[in-house]
Amino acid sequence: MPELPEVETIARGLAKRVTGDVIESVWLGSKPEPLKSPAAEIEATLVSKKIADVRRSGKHIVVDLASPINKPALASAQWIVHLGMTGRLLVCSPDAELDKHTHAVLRLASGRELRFVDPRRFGRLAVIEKFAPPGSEPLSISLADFVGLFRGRKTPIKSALLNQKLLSGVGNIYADEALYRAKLRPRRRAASLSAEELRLLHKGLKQVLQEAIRLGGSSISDYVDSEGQEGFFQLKHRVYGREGEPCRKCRAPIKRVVIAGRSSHYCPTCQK
DNA sequence: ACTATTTCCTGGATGC
DNA sequence: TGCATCCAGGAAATAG
Repeated sequence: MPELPEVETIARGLAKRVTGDVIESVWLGSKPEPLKSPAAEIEATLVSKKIADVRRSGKHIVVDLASPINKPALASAQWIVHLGMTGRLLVCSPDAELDKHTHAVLRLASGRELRFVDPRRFGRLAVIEKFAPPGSEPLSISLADFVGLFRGRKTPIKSALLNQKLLSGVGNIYADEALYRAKLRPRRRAASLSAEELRLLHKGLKQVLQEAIRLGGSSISDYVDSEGQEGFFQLKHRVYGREGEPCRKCRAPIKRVVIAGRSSHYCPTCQK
């Protein structure tokens, strides 16, 4: 399940491999298509464009497109990919067997293909002039702005962390892991957190995201990066997916509760 | 304006 | 072995 660290890892890998390549042709799968923009618009926007850069914004992959010199563009264009739960962007040989759940294939001038595969089809593709994430970047938000996000919110802090309009990029794993580091229970009301608790959460969230990026993300079910490599951060999880297992600090069994339909894991003694 | 709940989707795990 | 059921969750849609 790609969240910020996994998307960051994928975007960095893709940037290394396809920057400078040119999209020669685009194939988009049959309906129901996982698209936010019409298929014809995606195809028209991508074809014959050069990949200027690949980067991450929230949980979105942003592919910056540049026009060929003989066809200067009127406006900038970006290809936006959201991987949903199970989406993958793979660079592969045209000879490689086509996965059953392939929804898009971009033929590159280098002879390789860029494929979008997504069994569960929660992923989305779009083209846009200039992408703007719905919320703030967790890695760069200031403490003051972070505090401001939660002011007056009665929702559980776990739900607030998952709200992409507040913070873009935090998903279920890193919300739980950040709350553990801040020693806060997931059901705490966002507005009830003290200045000191918010400071610890701001710090814990940045730390856990940065450490996860260093380890290439968390591979839980089927996440792999652009080269098919698994991440290693799942080995460092302190609460996520560890229901009943001992807390790494106090040995108390980790609890799991459901908040807003999402599994939430916490240590009943370390987190208040 | 918020908040909570439901829905989408399929592979893998579980149970009888 | 086979078949039904449940579960995972990001985000949009819907309801309150």
